[in-house]
Amino acid sequence: MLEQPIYLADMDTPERNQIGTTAVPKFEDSPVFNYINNLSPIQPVKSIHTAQTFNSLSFSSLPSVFTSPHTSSYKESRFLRRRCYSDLSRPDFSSENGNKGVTGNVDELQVNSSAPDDKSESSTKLSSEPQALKSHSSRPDCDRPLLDSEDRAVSDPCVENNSGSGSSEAEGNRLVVSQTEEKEGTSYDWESLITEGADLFIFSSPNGSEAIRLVQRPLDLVTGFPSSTLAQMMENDNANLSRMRIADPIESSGGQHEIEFSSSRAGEGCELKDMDQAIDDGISFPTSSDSMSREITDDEVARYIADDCMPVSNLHRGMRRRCLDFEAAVSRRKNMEDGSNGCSVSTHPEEKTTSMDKQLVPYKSGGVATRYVLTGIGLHLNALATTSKDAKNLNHERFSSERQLNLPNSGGLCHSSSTGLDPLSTSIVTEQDMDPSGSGVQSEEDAAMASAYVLADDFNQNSPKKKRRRLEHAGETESSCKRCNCKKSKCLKLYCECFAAGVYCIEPCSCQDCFNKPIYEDTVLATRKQIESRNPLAFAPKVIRNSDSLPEPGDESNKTPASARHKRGCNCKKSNCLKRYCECYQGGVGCSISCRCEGCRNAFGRKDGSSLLGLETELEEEETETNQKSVMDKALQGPEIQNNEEQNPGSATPSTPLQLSRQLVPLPFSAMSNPLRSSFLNVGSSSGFYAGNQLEKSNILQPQPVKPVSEDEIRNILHGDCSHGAGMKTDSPNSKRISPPQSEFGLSPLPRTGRKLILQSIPSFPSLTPQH
DNA sequence: GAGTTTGAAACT
DNA sequence: CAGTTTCAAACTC
Repeated sequence: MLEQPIYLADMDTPERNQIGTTAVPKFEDSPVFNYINNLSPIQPVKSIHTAQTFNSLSFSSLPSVFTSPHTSSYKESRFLRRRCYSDLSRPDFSSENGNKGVTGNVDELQVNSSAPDDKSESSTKLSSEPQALKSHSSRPDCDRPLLDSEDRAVSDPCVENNSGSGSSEAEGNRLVVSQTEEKEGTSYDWESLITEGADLFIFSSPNGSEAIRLVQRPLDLVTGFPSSTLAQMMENDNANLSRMRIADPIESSGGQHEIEFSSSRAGEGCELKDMDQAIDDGISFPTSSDSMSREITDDEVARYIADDCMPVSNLHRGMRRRCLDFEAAVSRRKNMEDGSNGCSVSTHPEEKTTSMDKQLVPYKSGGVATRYVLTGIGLHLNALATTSKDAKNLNHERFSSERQLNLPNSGGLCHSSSTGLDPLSTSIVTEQDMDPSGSGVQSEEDAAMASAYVLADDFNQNSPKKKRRRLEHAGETESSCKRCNCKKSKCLKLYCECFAAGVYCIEPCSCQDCFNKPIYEDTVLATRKQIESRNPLAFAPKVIRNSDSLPEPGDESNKTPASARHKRGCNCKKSNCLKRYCECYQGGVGCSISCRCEGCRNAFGRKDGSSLLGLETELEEEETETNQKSVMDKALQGPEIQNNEEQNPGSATPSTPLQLSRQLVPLPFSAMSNPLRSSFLNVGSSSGFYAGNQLEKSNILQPQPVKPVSEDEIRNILHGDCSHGAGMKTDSPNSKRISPPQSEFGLSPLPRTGRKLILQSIPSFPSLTPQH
């Protein structure tokens, strides 16, 4: 994967041209289209007259699909940073409409979920003229200078789709859809799409389950690069279009969502250049009139992209951007070194600095992303960590965040998570919701991203404390969007949460003399490398899901549902592992024998092996006493366990966030191959708890008796879920903590094949060094 | 918001 | 490897 050529700067390959120039059959007429229609109950997208209600708020299940890291990665990957930058430059951007016409050359994601009335607006905007776009965004995040026109052109992550109310969105969507379809009809070359591995899905599922299933494939692109399709994509370097259209009845109005992925190539930054080409290729932009497509100017396109391309999670953009940076840098270097790829991005001198964002995009973007991910261990691992921590969150948060994006108040990506992440406010997560992501092939990167996204929400926060608070509420994840307050470390030490999490500091950070910025990429990488050399696992997730792991000798706590354990264990002396000073506690995991804590009373599991079960009462008491005030808030984020316990007093096993998720979400993930997967369900982070809370709220709170999960069940689930985490059992470099290697699959009754593959594919802890 | 506490990270 | 220092988050007031 690493070796795969990445982003070819030059978008204009013959193949690509072919796509654009070649057949432009009406897809409705195309055999493929017909075939597809025949295959499923899915309604032809064309219908479009259906009221589109891609109301983010109301929309629970579907969003997941869009928001799924995969998809998002696809689209977002490209734009993450740029948008951010562009934001400043382009205040006018109005993201309000959900029209997500995307059009870059590269990965396009077109999601037409827009605000109803916006449709006209958006369409007119795009097509006709850069009218004053309303910029919602003033995102803190966007402090970075515009690097290049491209960046500028690209939408700003900060910008939020304010799609505002669903009603308006619906219309907008409709409109967009119809428009796009029309265009598509004329512009798409289906054959090429298919042959090239483009995935076209048109489906309507009443419950969204189908959607998930279908979506899976596109998702596969993200994770399953191995797929021939992907391979072809890479080979051809052509614009690959993966289009998903979802007519989801779930939406009250049967909103249709269309997602188009056109990953012509990773060539980042190329999108604008090739905009025309993209259009030729059939990329549809929502325009007031069909004919407009051709006339769209780059600027318009860019704007359009900025506005809509990331319908899913604008919030996430920031995070992704940050998270990807390290890897991106590495990858970039790698590319430069390789030269084989001829990655334009890297080749351009000026891009070096500016390109960060560009490259970032690819990372995330769909399948391509994977390659990069490997380059940087830090992020990758962090991703795992986050995922593990946020495991549950990812899905939930994703949704929530996405939804939030649409919220009127949302200032765009940057808006605070507090509002957005509020579990209560977030939509209820259902299995279905989970499915998409879960079934999906979420890659670790995605997960990481997702987690990162979550934090992105918090970017708005201005004061550190506030931020912190928000994080708490939002379910701060270790690796996810961190905001640091470093004063002396220059954010180049592990003291810095951002740095430790593998993300660049951003505006919301209150750090001083920060070097953890893209402009100091070299420094950051060097430092990182140095730290890794000292401790290869320094950037590994602190909390590792050990679900698969055999209980460490004497460590009964492992039997708890939350088998995740802190990588090295804590060393608490005074906090009794009852406060967030304790990394174990903070991570939502019990202490293990590897901990050197004193007087451990970790609510998630004591070092001595006491299970939560026995401790419940005690813990509750303690918790209530000590943390009474903050418990509620915290509960949202991390210690959801409390809730669980309370909620499920009868449950045989102390319920941990993970457990909850399991119970609630039967791991639809078919493709466990993803390392992330494990992380998804990982309990590790407080953020995870947050998610868990959501789950709880959504499901648990309801008077449904919680069925105790048997250990076996848990194991099964864990295995499935956490496949990786187990694999990831990272032993501390210092050997302070060592997990039995055998545990990896041993316990798993139903080992998922995917896991092994993943494990193999992903070096345990690849070093950051661009050796590849 | 300022100050204190805490424990990880870094250093010796 | 242990002890100490530095650091920034977590916490308290």
